[in-house]
Amino acid sequence: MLPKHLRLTKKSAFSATYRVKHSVYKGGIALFAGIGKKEPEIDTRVGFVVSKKTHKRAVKRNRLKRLMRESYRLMLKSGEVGNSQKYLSIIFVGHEKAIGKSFSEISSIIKKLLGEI
RNA sequence: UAAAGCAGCCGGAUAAUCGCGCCUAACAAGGUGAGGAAAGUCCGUGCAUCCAAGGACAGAUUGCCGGAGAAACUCCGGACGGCGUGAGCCGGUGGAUAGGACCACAGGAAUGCAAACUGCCGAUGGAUUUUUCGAAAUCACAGGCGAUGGUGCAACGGUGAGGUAAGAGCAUCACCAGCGAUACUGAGAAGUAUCGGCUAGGCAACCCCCAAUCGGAUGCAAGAUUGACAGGAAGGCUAUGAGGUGUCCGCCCACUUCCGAAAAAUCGCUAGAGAUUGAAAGUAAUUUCAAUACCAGACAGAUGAUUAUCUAAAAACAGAACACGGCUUAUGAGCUGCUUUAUUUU
RNA sequence: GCCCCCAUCGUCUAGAGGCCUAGGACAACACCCUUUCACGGUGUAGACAGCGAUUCGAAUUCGCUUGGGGGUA
Repeated sequence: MLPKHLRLTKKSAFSATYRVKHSVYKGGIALFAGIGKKEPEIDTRVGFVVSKKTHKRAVKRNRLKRLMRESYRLMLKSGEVGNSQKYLSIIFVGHEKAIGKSFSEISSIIKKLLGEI
């Protein structure tokens, strides 16, 4: 879990990010990006979504969310976050193909997504 | 030794680094942090709001007996029935003599003291033949019968003997099943014995009858408090201020109250029909008493990642959202105790 | 999270305990008709979500499971 000031916490913020319609998809994970930053010192907020339609079991959905969150956190710490810091908000959406993959696979997918956005 | 039955345990462990929710603190740290099913939502409660507030009917639920429990499509003990060689397991198990409906096809007939299939008989009455004139034989016409074969899930008790023209529970008998009455045993379900009249189909997870129980609806997104920005309504023109004016009245805005209401905030929210340990009562479910500690509480929603070691192995089903009692379903590897059956040895 | 409803051929449906080896329409396939296609005609294949219980007998009655849909902001 990331600190609260780095997370998206409002429904309006989520829908505002989706409305920009700027997205990349790879290996079962989609990455949405919101509007660009004007002042670079503002933190980029991030959200992680796995819908109930993706898989029925809560354990599998939570697992995917945790893996995505952990790999983003480690990249944020080491500074390998690609172009993501140019945006005010980003959202990772997990799909059915990504369920059951290991941490290293998820990590490499997210690294590619952050480079391409 | 093998195969079974029952009851129960466990639900990865340790260390390091990075990281998260909550609490205490106050910027340094410390404490604590998912389950045996948290699941399905199939029952039952607490809690909350609204409606009703008396009685009857209607309706719903339950359905062998006794006990436990707040209650339950709950649990425990027993009865009866079924399955199994057995240990054991399973059972929505009141009433069919209150009444109604239904029982396809087949079959004579499906509940009406019934026969138009296949049949048995020809005692009695009738016809024909023979005759030793007593009667006998044949026919299957009247009629008698419900045993045999067949149908069907099911055919109005079963088996054997007696009996008869042939037959039949047939005012006959033995045993068995079932029904009723009486007596005894038991708290009761029920069991045992004797006697009776000889027989009563199934279905109530169809309506129904009987007995017992039940205010209804909605679910914590229940509900309570605070309440920003718009906007609307009412009050008061007086004690105050501003506007226009030379002054006053009047008007209007500040003002006050109410409505409204942010994916807003706080509460509800976790100290409990609770947990652990021990003792006592009870066959048991369970109850009582004592001690100990406080043990998740989020709101885009916390337990994760990596490495090392252990184990057969980086391991099944699976993630709290107000709480509790059950039921049901899912579940890897392994362990413990008791019991049964079979085989072998002593 | 909480509360409801539904499930029958590829699709839409009929069915209320036996007449159901489940009927009909559209679609599919084959043949006929036509110079050919269409229309029309004849035929063929194709389903009770799964498991158990009640019953002589279950698509239908009763449980459990599975899948789908809806409501609640």
